[in-house]
Order: sequence, then structure tokens, then C-alpha cells
Amino acid sequence: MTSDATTTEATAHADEGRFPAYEPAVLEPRWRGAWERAHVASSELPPAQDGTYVLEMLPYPSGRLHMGHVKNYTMGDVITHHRRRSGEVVLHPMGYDSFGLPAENAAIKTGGDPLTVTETNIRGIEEDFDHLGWSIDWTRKLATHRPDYYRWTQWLFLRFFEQGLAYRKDAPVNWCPTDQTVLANEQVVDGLCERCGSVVEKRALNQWYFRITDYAQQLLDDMEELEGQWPERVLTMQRNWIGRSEGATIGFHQRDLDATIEVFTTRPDTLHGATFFVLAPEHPLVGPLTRGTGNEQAVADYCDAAAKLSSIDRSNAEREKTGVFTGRTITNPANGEEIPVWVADYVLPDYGAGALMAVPAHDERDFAFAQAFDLPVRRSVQSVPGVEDELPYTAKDGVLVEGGHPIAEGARTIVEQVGGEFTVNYRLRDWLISRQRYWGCPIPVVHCDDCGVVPLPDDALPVLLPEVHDYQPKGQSPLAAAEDWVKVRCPQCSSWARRETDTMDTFVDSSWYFLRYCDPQNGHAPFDREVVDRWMPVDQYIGGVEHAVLHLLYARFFTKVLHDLDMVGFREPFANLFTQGMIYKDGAKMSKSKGNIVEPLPLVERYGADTLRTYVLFLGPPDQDAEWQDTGIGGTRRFLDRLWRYVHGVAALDGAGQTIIASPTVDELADDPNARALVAAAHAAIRRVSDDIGPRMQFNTAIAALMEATNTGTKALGERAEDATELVDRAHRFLAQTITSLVQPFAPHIASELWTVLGGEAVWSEPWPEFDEAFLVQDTVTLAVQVNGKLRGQIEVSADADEAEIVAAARADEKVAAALEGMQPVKQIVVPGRLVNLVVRPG
RNA sequence: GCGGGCGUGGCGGAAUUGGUAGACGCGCCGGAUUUAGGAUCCGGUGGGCACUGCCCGUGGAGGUUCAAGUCCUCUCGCCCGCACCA
Repeated sequence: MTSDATTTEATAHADEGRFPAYEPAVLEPRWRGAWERAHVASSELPPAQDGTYVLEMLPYPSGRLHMGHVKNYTMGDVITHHRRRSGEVVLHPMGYDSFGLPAENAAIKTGGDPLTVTETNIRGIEEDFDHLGWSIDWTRKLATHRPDYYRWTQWLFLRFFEQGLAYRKDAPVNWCPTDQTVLANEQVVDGLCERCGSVVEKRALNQWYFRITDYAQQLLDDMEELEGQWPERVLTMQRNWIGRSEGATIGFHQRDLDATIEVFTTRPDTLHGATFFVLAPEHPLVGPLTRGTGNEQAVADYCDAAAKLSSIDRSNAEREKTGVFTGRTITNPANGEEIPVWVADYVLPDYGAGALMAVPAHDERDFAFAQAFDLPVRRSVQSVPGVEDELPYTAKDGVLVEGGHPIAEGARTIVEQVGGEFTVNYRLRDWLISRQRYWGCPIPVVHCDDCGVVPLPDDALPVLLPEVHDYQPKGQSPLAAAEDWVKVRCPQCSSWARRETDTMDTFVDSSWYFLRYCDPQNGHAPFDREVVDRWMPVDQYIGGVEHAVLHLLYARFFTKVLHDLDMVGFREPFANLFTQGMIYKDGAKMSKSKGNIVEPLPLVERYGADTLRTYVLFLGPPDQDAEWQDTGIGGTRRFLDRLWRYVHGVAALDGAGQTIIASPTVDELADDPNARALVAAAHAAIRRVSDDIGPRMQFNTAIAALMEATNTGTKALGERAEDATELVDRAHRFLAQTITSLVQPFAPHIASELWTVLGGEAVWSEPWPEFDEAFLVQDTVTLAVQVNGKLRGQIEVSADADEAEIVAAARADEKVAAALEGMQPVKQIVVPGRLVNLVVRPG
């Protein structure tokens, strides 16, 4: 709207006063929450019945809801309404992922405290939720920053700790210099902090980890269950992330240290070609090995330089190979040869053994290194006996140079001969969960000088997050400043001890929230197994693909641990996953800095929530990214206007009756093609909308089908004869109520209103309309006629016409006849209900 | 480099099993209404032409088929994921 005489657009000239104008701003508040109340009751699960669980990823309360949320939650809402009305008992909860950096950073920026900022944001978001009319069971609402939730996050931490799945270790970690905290591997994207984009540094620190690597194989194996139910690319991303590779672990003996250094290799068959050996700069034996060689200084300098490299530079494969000779050799166990030991930063400390046997003839990196430092290259495998392949020859097939055995067999022999072992290696590392930040769940352990790390007993939970005055990240947790809070008696020996001051990664909070929804008020446990087993796993999970290796991997890991603890009866949390595409504006992600944000609430005020909900889904296929178009939303609003006029027009028909009616029967309609066309339009819409909302999840085409049906009805009503039959009016009424019923998941407010206009009560609890093929059966069908595959005409034939009749009719068509002029028939293809193709040749 | 996805009107997109390409919507054009503009409603709208009709048309080139946006081969372009992982 260019000017703003009105904030709400009402339907002008709708009716010359015969029925009220469509004014969403008036109508929507009236209906808001009506179905919500009804659905809280129905989400109580009847005994022994399996519930349906529809879940969308919960929002992070760092601001108001954006268009992405609108799309996400509307999709979930559409599915929820549809499944409820199809007879399922559906759980559809919502909450807030409210611990974490954004709220804390916002607090630091505005000078508020994280708790107040978070609670304020939640209130804002709740206004958004309220205005969009999603049917959510708010009695199950949770917020991960509230003690009644994080108490159980801590409780679960203690169970992990008991199992040895939560532990501390010294290790090189990812450090974000801006956020002043460590990060998990999953939160480092291309060497940058996932949150703020700073270049991540490596630091050696003592931190808390979850032993997700124990579950690497299960995480991989159970994906079989998700095949076809999760987007392929998410499964692929997780597979890549876990990075399983099969190979062998082989020990190399070093005589000066009299120590064996192990390496992992996927190519044990090439062992004879190992002409040198490389340690990561961080390898613990680098120091001892170098001592007394005269190379100490050069090696130490090299290691220092490597430590200063950012992870982007370090992992850049384009970089020239660098390295330094240690001055020592090591014995190749395959042939007893002494080969030089180098240190190079292309060997990563935390993959495999942090050391490798270099086979330049059959590995590109080793080859490049050998070239750079003039090291020997020896062929140990060839594609065909006697052939000198171009080096490096990296294909995993061929035969050994020595003996000519196929490489698979050669690998077995060699591994056995050198006392190695076939092993599996994973790229996945343990999940670093401690953060040196204030706004997170406190880790429920104490550090005692005598007893070490001591977990708190369950009855000491929750460990409340203390109030502090300074949230600034300073490289150690702001909690350390709360001295009274830190000082505590050791639960074991009662001497003075210190609380753990790091907090947990927010992804810990969101790794089990879907379980808490099932049993949100439980005061004795995070959830009751029996209750959770009835709802879980989530039947339909919806969210952004950005969580493919973060939240979605962590939640799977948690579920497996809980399964092994007998706390849940399933191993996968999300039976079906849908990842929705993002909404862009002007070709870019909406963001404050670009100033291209389209806020939902002003659009709700101007067009109505129903229009906005419908439009975000009409924009395109839900799994694809879509470009927000300001001009487009008006078209969706016009559709609802048209529907409004059509339904009111139908309600005013005398012959239509004043209540919700049953469909006219097929027999009744037999002699009234006008009425029949309307009922057929209704059933065509039922078929498409049901299919599109259900199995296909193509909401844009469902909406198109509803527009089509509305256009059909509107047109027919406009052309309705003065003396139209009572049957035609009943057909109109059936079509109007069918569209109203089908549009309800998308536009629940207007649907609820129109349903009452048609004499009904609560459309949200009406059974979902049933499709009946019988109404689509026609007496005559229109067939396309092709001659040699080219469209030449159309014919109308009786639906039960046989091939001969069809062909005769086709030949009779003027244009077809012209095309057949002087041609010899070759063959004819008749596709029932579709087309007839006459194949001819000149003659 | 490896893996996955996608290329269809001016735009977003539709075509579910190989069967009338362009549903639905935006935009645009015309009409009605209006003092005018906007809004609203109705109609038209892939391109070309010797325009009652014909030809071309789903990134490009081939192929299979009675029939290809859809299947196959090659190729170009874009997007996403992974990548010094031994």
C-alpha cells in the first residue's frame, strides 16, 4: 500500500451490503486460540494408543520471529491440522532454546542482563505466535534457561558422567577470540566461528567432552532406518562428518627410542612403497625423537610455526608442502628398511594416530612432499603386472609389484606379516561441551583438591546459575567471579572445593527437549519412559538444514545413550525429517545488516495472518529456497477475498439450505452436468490437497488447487441461471464447504468464520473430507489426437468408447483428416482417457 | 578433486507412472467502475509468422521411443555439502 489511510485492507465492493466485508484484523482476533484450546485436550494420549508427534525446531529467542519461522511453523501447523482431522492424536508443542550466546551478546550490547533480555524476547515472540494462529499445545511449553528444565539437563549430564561418557581432557581445541570461548568441531565452519565468523584459533586446554565417538558406528548403522525418511543430503552430510574409513593400524619400530610408533593407513598394500615417515608437529614423540640429533631447534621452530597457523591455512590443500627432517629414521616393517622421519603440518594431530607412513608413489600428498624435499619414490602397486603407471598411481585396484598378488589379498598378507591389525577409523571427534560463557547450563560438578572432579548428587540439583554483574567474556567463565557460589563443600570429603565454572554448550540443551515435551511437568525425572515411548519417535520433524551435523547429530547421539540407559525404547529420535528451504530477499539471506528483513507482524496487520501463512507456503516448493516477493502476497489475499465472496454468495442461495450438508449422490447428479461439475471440482480439490499436504508435502500446489476450485465455483456462481436447479445450489454449497474445510490448515481463521457462515460450528475438528473417485467419472472424455506424435486436434468421445470408435472419431476430426491426407496408416496408439496417436507414413 | 541437487515464459513456479508443456500466482495488456489516480472486479497473456492456421519451444548436442521437460550418452552453467582425513 502506498499511503496508509487504513492499516487493514477490507474487501471493497464485495457485496453491495449483502454480507460483511472480509476484515482479517477484526475477524482473526475473534478466532485466535479457539482451536488451540480444543487441541490441548486432544493431545492427552489415550492409553496404549500411539500418538502422532509433529515437531518444528524450537526458536532461539534472540529477537522476534522471522519469515523462516513463519514458514517452518506454518508447515508444521498444516500437517498438524490435517493429521488431527484425519483422526490422529497429535502432539504439537513449542518452546524456547533460550540459553546461549546471542541472548548473552545482546545483553552485553544493551547493558541488560541475559535473563531479562531472554524473558523480554520470549514475550515478544509469544506475541508473534499469538498473531499467527498456529495450533500449539502451550501447556507443554518449555524454555531451556529455566531451572525446571536445566535441572534435568544437569541430571542427564550426571548420567553421562557415570557412564564415562562425559569426561575432561587436555587437547588442542578450537578457540573463538571474539566470543572468548571454545567451540565444538561442528561449530567451526571453514575455519571460522559458526556464530560470529571470526578465525578460529587452536589452543591447548582442559575441557569437558561427550564421548560421541563411542557411538560413531551406531550413528552410521542406524541411518539405514532413516533412509528415505530423511533428506538424502542430510544423511550424506552426517556420513561425511562421521567419516568412517577402513584400513589398518601398523606399528613402526624406532630404534633410538626403542619405541613403536603406530600409524593408520587405508592402503596397507602399499607398505613396501613407504619411503619416509611423517609425524604431526603436535605428536608427543617429536620432542624425544629429535633430542640429540642437532635438529632440535629447527624442529621446535617448525612446530611453533605450525601451532600459529589458523585452521583455514592449515587445512588448505593448495598450500605448498612444508616440513622438517627430525634427523632420525624408523624401520619399515615390511622390508626392514630404515626410512627418514619427518615432521610436517599436513599430518593432522587428531586424525588416526597423528603420524603416517608416506607412500609417495600412491598418495598425492606424499608425492607432493617427496617432490618438495627430494625424497625417494618407490612403486609398490601397479594397475597391471609390469605396467609403469603414471605416478602417483592412487587407484585402489591392481596388483602388488612384488609377487603380483591382487591388492586386497596383498593387504591381508602384509598386515599379517608385520603384525598389524585391520582397524576402522572415524573422522568424528568427541563433542566438546564446555563453554567459558555465562549464559548456559552450569555443569554440576565440583573440583576438590583431594578428590578431584566430583559429581554433585542428584538432590543437589538444580545447580542454579548465579547472578553476576559482569558477563563480558574474558577467556574464563564469568561464573568464576561469583565467589560465594564457586566455593562449596566437596560432596565426598566435605572439605572446601570449587564449583565447575564453565557452562554447557547450548546444543546440549536442545539434544533432549523433544523428550521433555512429552512429559513436561515431571518433577521426579526428565521424563517418564512409558509416556515418552508412546509419542516418540517424532513422526515429522521440520527445520532448517543448517543443523544437519549439529543438532541433528547430537540429538541422535543423546537418544542412543538414553536407549542404552534404558530410559527410552527407541534409538532414533526423528522418524521423518523435512528440511525447509530458506526465504531470501533480493537474492540474499534476510539480515539486519543488509536491511532486507521482511517482518511478519506488519504483514499480519495489513493482510491478515491467514494471507501471510498461505503466502509463505505458496511461494514455492517447501524444501527449496524461495525469494520473497512483496508484490506476490496481494495475490494470495485476493484469493481469500474471492473465497470469502464465493462462500457468502453460496450461503445466500435460497436452495442451498442453511446447514452443512452431505454431498449430493452420484445418482442424483447423473442428469445435471452443471451440478456434477461443481461436485467434481470439490473432489478433485480433495484429492489434490490431501495428497499434497500428506505424502507429497507440496503445499504450494495444494494452495494452487484451492485457488482453482475457488475460481471454478466463483465463475459458475456468476453464470448461475435465475432458474438454477436446487441441485446446482446444493452442489455449490458442497463445493463451498469443501474448499472452506480444505483451506482450514492454511488459513484457519477465515475458514472458521466461513464454516459458521455455512451453518457449521468448529471446522478445525471436522473430519477431513474424503475423496471419492466416483464423482470424477465422466460420461465423455476429451482426448488429444496426435498424428506422428504431433498434436492435431481434440475429440470428445464417450468414456467407454472402444479403440475402433476412438480412432474413427479421431479420423473424423477436420484437422486430423487434413494431416492424414495421402498417408498410409502404420499403427495407432490409444492411451485411455489421454490421447490417441495415429502413426502414418507417406504413401 | 569427490558426493548431491538444479537449469521450464518477463518473474515465482506446475506437469505425481514417458502421454495435450506452461496449472496456480505475480507482472504486463485490455475492459468495467471512478472526476482522476489507487484499490476492486472481468477478460487476455510462451515465442515467431505468410495469423480460420502453421512453425518453433523445457541450458546445449546426440540417442531410445508411436510419443521425451521426464529415460540414456556427452556437454555447458549455477547451487549445496565434503576435502592435506593418511
